[in-house]
Amino acid sequence: MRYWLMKSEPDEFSIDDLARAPKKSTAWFGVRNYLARNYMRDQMQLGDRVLFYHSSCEVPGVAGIAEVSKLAYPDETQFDKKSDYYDPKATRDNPRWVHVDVKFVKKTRLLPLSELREHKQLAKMQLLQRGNRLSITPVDPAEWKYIESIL
DNA sequence: GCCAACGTTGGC
DNA sequence: GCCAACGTTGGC
Repeated sequence: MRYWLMKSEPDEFSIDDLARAPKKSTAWFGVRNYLARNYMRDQMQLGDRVLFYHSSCEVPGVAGIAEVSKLAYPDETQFDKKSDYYDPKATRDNPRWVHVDVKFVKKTRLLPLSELREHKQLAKMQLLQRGNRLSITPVDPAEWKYIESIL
Protein backbone atom coordinates (compact mmCIF):
# COMPACT_ATOMS: atom_id res chain seq x y z
CA MET A 1 0.00 0.00 0.00
CA ARG A 2 1.18 3.45 -0.91
CA TYR A 3 0.49 6.88 0.46
CA TRP A 4 -0.40 10.03 -1.45
CA LEU A 5 -1.26 13.67 -1.11
CA MET A 6 -3.95 15.06 -3.39
CA LYS A 7 -4.74 18.74 -3.68
CA SER A 8 -8.21 20.13 -4.09
CA GLU A 9 -9.45 23.69 -3.94
CA PRO A 10 -12.06 23.66 -1.19
CA ASP A 11 -14.15 26.22 -3.08
CA GLU A 12 -14.45 23.58 -5.77
CA PHE A 13 -14.47 20.41 -3.72
CA SER A 14 -13.65 20.18 -0.02
CA ILE A 15 -13.30 17.34 2.47
CA ASP A 16 -16.86 18.16 3.59
CA ASP A 17 -18.08 17.78 0.02
CA LEU A 18 -16.45 14.36 -0.05
CA ALA A 19 -18.13 13.39 3.22
CA ARG A 20 -21.50 14.42 1.77
CA ALA A 21 -21.01 12.84 -1.64
CA PRO A 22 -22.99 9.78 -2.75
CA LYS A 23 -21.17 6.71 -1.41
CA LYS A 24 -18.80 9.27 0.16
CA SER A 25 -16.66 9.01 -2.94
CA THR A 26 -15.78 11.03 -5.99
CA ALA A 27 -14.01 10.75 -9.31
CA TRP A 28 -10.82 12.80 -9.15
CA PHE A 29 -11.45 14.39 -12.51
CA GLY A 30 -9.64 17.32 -14.05
CA VAL A 31 -6.01 16.34 -13.60
CA ARG A 32 -4.16 17.59 -16.70
CA ASN A 33 -0.58 16.94 -15.77
CA TYR A 34 1.18 13.87 -17.08
CA LEU A 35 3.14 13.00 -13.98
CA ALA A 36 0.07 13.27 -11.76
CA ARG A 37 -1.87 11.20 -14.27
CA ASN A 38 0.82 8.56 -14.35
CA TYR A 39 0.77 8.23 -10.58
CA MET A 40 -2.95 7.50 -10.76
CA ARG A 41 -2.67 5.21 -13.75
CA ASP A 42 0.45 3.26 -12.87
CA GLN A 43 0.86 3.28 -9.14
CA MET A 44 -2.38 3.79 -7.27
CA GLN A 45 -3.94 0.66 -5.83
CA LEU A 46 -7.25 0.08 -4.12
CA GLY A 47 -6.99 1.06 -0.49
CA ASP A 48 -4.02 3.39 -0.93
CA ARG A 49 -4.29 6.18 1.62
CA VAL A 50 -4.60 9.80 0.62
CA LEU A 51 -4.00 13.03 2.47
CA PHE A 52 -6.79 15.32 1.31
CA TYR A 53 -5.15 18.73 0.95
CA HIS A 54 -6.92 22.06 0.61
CA SER A 55 -5.06 24.42 -1.73
CA SER A 56 -5.54 27.95 -3.02
CA CYS A 57 -7.52 28.99 0.02
CA GLU A 58 -7.17 31.08 3.14
CA VAL A 59 -5.31 28.42 5.13
CA PRO A 60 -3.92 25.74 2.86
CA GLY A 61 -3.22 22.40 4.52
CA VAL A 62 -4.22 18.82 5.16
CA ALA A 63 -7.93 18.60 5.93
CA GLY A 64 -8.66 14.88 6.02
CA ILE A 65 -7.92 11.37 4.90
CA ALA A 66 -9.34 9.45 1.97
CA GLU A 67 -8.55 6.21 0.19
CA VAL A 68 -8.40 5.02 -3.39
CA SER A 69 -11.72 3.29 -4.07
CA LYS A 70 -11.53 2.68 -7.82
CA LEU A 71 -8.58 2.12 -10.11
CA ALA A 72 -7.80 4.56 -12.91
CA TYR A 73 -10.32 4.90 -15.76
CA PRO A 74 -10.95 7.56 -18.42
CA ASP A 75 -11.87 11.06 -17.30
CA GLU A 76 -15.19 11.93 -18.97
CA THR A 77 -14.54 15.66 -18.83
CA GLN A 78 -11.85 15.37 -21.52
CA PHE A 79 -14.60 14.53 -24.05
CA ASP A 80 -17.01 17.25 -22.96
CA LYS A 81 -16.71 20.38 -25.09
CA LYS A 82 -18.48 22.40 -22.45
CA SER A 83 -16.09 21.38 -19.71
CA ASP A 84 -13.15 23.47 -18.57
CA TYR A 85 -11.20 20.23 -18.80
CA TYR A 86 -12.08 19.49 -22.42
CA ASP A 87 -9.12 18.21 -24.42
CA PRO A 88 -9.62 18.33 -28.19
CA LYS A 89 -6.79 15.86 -28.70
CA ALA A 90 -8.40 13.15 -26.61
CA THR A 91 -10.66 10.56 -28.23
CA ARG A 92 -12.74 7.76 -26.78
CA ASP A 93 -10.54 5.27 -28.62
CA ASN A 94 -7.45 6.91 -27.33
CA PRO A 95 -8.20 8.75 -24.09
CA ARG A 96 -5.43 10.89 -22.77
CA TRP A 97 -6.58 11.51 -19.21
CA VAL A 98 -7.58 9.05 -16.53
CA HIS A 99 -8.39 9.32 -12.85
CA VAL A 100 -9.12 7.18 -9.82
CA ASP A 101 -12.04 7.47 -7.42
CA VAL A 102 -11.33 8.39 -3.83
CA LYS A 103 -13.50 7.69 -0.82
CA PHE A 104 -13.89 9.58 2.43
CA VAL A 105 -12.14 8.05 5.43
CA LYS A 106 -12.19 10.85 7.95
CA LYS A 107 -12.01 14.55 8.45
CA THR A 108 -9.11 15.73 10.56
CA ARG A 109 -8.17 19.01 12.13
CA LEU A 110 -6.80 21.41 9.55
CA LEU A 111 -3.05 20.88 9.56
CA PRO A 112 -1.75 24.02 7.89
CA LEU A 113 1.05 24.07 5.36
CA SER A 114 2.87 26.52 7.64
CA GLU A 115 2.83 23.93 10.42
CA LEU A 116 4.01 21.15 8.12
CA ARG A 117 7.00 23.31 7.32
CA GLU A 118 7.94 23.55 10.98
CA HIS A 119 8.59 19.83 11.36
CA LYS A 120 12.06 18.81 10.38
CA GLN A 121 10.87 15.21 10.04
CA LEU A 122 8.82 16.41 7.08
CA ALA A 123 11.46 18.58 5.45
CA LYS A 124 11.83 16.22 2.51
CA MET A 125 8.13 15.94 1.72
CA GLN A 126 7.60 16.55 -1.96
CA LEU A 127 4.80 18.97 -1.16
CA LEU A 128 7.23 21.19 0.72
CA GLN A 129 9.94 21.35 -1.92
CA ARG A 130 10.43 24.69 -3.56
CA GLY A 131 8.42 25.26 -6.67
CA ASN A 132 6.30 22.18 -6.18
CA ARG A 133 3.03 22.57 -8.03
CA LEU A 134 2.07 18.99 -8.64
CA SER A 135 -1.50 18.27 -7.53
CA ILE A 136 -0.72 14.64 -6.66
CA THR A 137 2.45 13.64 -4.85
CA PRO A 138 3.64 10.43 -3.20
CA VAL A 139 4.05 10.49 0.57
CA ASP A 140 6.77 8.46 2.21
CA PRO A 141 5.45 5.89 4.74
CA ALA A 142 7.55 7.43 7.50
CA GLU A 143 6.19 10.87 6.64
CA TRP A 144 2.66 9.50 6.65
CA LYS A 145 3.14 7.95 10.07
CA TYR A 146 4.57 11.16 11.42
CA ILE A 147 1.74 13.27 10.04
CA GLU A 148 -0.83 10.91 11.57
CA SER A 149 0.89 11.38 14.91
CA ILE A 150 0.49 15.16 14.81
CA LEU A 151 -3.02 15.32 13.37
C1' DG B 1 -2.98 40.92 -7.13
C1' DC B 2 1.90 39.57 -7.37
C1' DC B 3 5.23 36.64 -8.91
C1' DA B 4 8.45 32.46 -8.70
C1' DA B 5 8.58 28.18 -10.54
C1' DC B 6 7.64 25.08 -13.80
C1' DG B 7 5.05 22.67 -17.74
C1' DT B 8 3.64 23.13 -22.49
C1' DT B 9 3.66 24.90 -27.08
C1' DG B 10 5.37 25.83 -31.43
C1' DG B 11 8.72 27.95 -34.63
C1' DC B 12 12.95 26.92 -36.46
C1' DG C 1 15.43 18.52 -30.66
C1' DC C 2 16.20 23.18 -28.85
C1' DC C 3 14.48 26.87 -26.44
C1' DA C 4 11.85 31.33 -26.05
C1' DA C 5 7.40 32.62 -25.12
C1' DC C 6 3.49 31.79 -22.87
C1' DG C 7 0.16 29.87 -19.50
C1' DT C 8 -0.77 27.90 -15.00
C1' DT C 9 -0.23 26.91 -10.15
C1' DG C 10 -0.60 28.29 -5.71
C1' DG C 11 1.47 30.54 -1.59
C1' DC C 12 1.79 34.94 0.14
